[in-house]
Amino acid sequence: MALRYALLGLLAEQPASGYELAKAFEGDLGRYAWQAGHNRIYPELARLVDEGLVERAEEGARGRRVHTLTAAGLEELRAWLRQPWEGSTVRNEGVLRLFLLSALDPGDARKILHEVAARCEEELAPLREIVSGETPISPEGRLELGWLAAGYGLRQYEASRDWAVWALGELDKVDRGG
Amino acid sequence: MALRYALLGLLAEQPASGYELAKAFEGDLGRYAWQAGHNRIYPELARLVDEGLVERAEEGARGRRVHTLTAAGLEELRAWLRQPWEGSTVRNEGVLRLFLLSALDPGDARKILHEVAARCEEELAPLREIVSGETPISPEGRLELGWLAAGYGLRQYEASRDWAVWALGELDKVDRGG
DNA sequence: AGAGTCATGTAACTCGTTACATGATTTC
DNA sequence: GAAATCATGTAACGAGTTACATGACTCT
Repeated sequence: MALRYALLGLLAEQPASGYELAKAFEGDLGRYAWQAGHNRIYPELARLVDEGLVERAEEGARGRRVHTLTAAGLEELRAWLRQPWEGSTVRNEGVLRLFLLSALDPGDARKILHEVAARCEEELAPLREIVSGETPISPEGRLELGWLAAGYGLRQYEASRDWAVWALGELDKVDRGG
Repeated sequence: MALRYALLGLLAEQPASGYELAKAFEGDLGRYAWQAGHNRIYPELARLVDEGLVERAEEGARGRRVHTLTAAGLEELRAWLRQPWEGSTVRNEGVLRLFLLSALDPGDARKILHEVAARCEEELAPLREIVSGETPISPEGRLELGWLAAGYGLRQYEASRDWAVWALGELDKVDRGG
């Protein structure tokens, strides 16, 4: 179901072709929230068109077909967003790896935690730059998805870095204790 | 592939039945990292046994079968953890919703952001309690998965709460601007 | 002319969820 | 004796990935 709403949400920002939607998932959206390839997007778009949530323009150059959100589509998206959201599933292989790290011997675990902290620090710089700039407001007076995502990513990476540093400290306690 | 390593990781902590592994996914592991039901776990366990990564004891009370990690299984898990991890996919419906929030009108968006901040705050209290207690070290001198997860969750919820508060501030800017 | 990118699609497969199905032990 | 929990499995379906396949336009 999530892909469906991700597509509606992207089209709420601006009309787009399937190809462009696939590109959007390669950015911040795919990084923190949801991913999908073109092969999954095209069939789902067709379904949304069938249901009248999305309108498909005629083929343009190179067979490009621009999709636009309909009023019904916007309402469907909004109804989903307003609905209370409990029990949503999380799948994050990176976090899984972090949790299982103590299966390594302390030396290896320590090395990886240092790498994690360093990588987070690298990711932070460009995000800081984006977020410290001016707030981008769309013509319709809405915040851009990419801006919201950058703000989220910034705090997310800071949290992960802090966790790695904390975990290193806890590992030291284990060493002193044993 | 991730489920495979999640199971190996759980069994690295302690031997368990399929039922117990399924329970483990209902805790912090399933909350932040990966989820699976018993129906997916049993077939995967059978495969791990076939490959010699896990050993299965005879049936005990109520048909319970305890699974233990073999030396080969531990090595498989460690090899995966040591390997550089790029491009791991993230799927988080909650974060997706946050990003799409600007499709709502500002009043609704603001209401939901307040709810998000409040819920994060609720989740923080019990995590703070866990993390501020003593560091639990297993007999083999390893940190407990639940402890690592609690520390991660703590920083995660703080980050999400801070993001929601920031997003509220940005929404105010939009209002003043338009 | 050839490489790269834009652009759309299908087929086979893997992974995960919901629903179905069964039986043993414990607790009240 | 009934209800709850422990414990294991299968079947059908839905969601997502990899690989396959094609063609138009642009830039050098």
